Amino acid sequence: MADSLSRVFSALADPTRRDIVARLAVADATVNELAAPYDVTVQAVSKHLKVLEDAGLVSRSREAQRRPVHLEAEVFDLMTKWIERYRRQAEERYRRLDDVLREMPDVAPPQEGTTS
Amino acid sequence: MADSLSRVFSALADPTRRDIVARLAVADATVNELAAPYDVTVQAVSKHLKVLEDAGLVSRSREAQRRPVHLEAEVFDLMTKWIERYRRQAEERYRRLDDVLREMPDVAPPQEGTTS
DNA sequence: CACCTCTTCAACCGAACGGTTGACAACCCG
DNA sequence: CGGGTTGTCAACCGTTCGGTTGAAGAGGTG
Repeated sequence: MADSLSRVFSALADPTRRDIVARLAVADATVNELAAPYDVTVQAVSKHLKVLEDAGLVSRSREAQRRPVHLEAEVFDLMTKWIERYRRQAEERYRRLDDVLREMPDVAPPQEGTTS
Repeated sequence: MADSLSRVFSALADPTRRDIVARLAVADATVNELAAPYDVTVQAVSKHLKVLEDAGLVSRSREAQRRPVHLEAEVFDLMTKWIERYRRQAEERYRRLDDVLREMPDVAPPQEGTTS
């Protein structure tokens, strides 16, 4: 799965990973701190963080033997832009529905004919 | 995977499904029309549509033996709200970084006992 | 140095995913 | 009616995913 948009959406498709993102939005944290609330192993959380990192959602620095995890918010824009684009397009189309219906030739004109 | 946010993100994690959404933003289409550009079987596209439908992203009506697929844009709000919430939170934190650094007493004095 | 903490790597397992083929239901049309 | 179109269901297959256990690297501290 090469493209970054797929990686970001896929990364956020998991509830645990979304929760990690939510907590990182408040403050940076280490792997152990992040793993504490969940009843899965630290290794599992480490894997989740790798997924988030590959998606560009988090970055890890080095601090002695600790690896503080930091949320990178820029990637969100990628998603937002994609979403907004098609939502706007769909809503636009919705808004013009009346006009389209009026112009449709194979439907009986609701009011006066206005045959083009 | 019960929650709807997971379903929506997961649905959009696939490039083919995102492309389907993009095309449905322009106009409704039938399964066969949607399947045409891809070199996968119609069944595979039908499965994709089921995923999109379960996520609430599309709806299908009945029209003789055809099943026109329609994009439902409202669900996008769910994602947008989630994303915006944490992006804003993260940016807020970023903006206050200077203050935080200024308030930090240089380096914490080496106290006994591991913190946490 | 030995030891302990934090983290990742490697191998494995069951479930889910994306795809296929084949069959079938539903609906039009000649 | 029979045949063609449209779409879904069912079973199967290889891969990926989220999880585990076990071992090991990296770095502090006695």
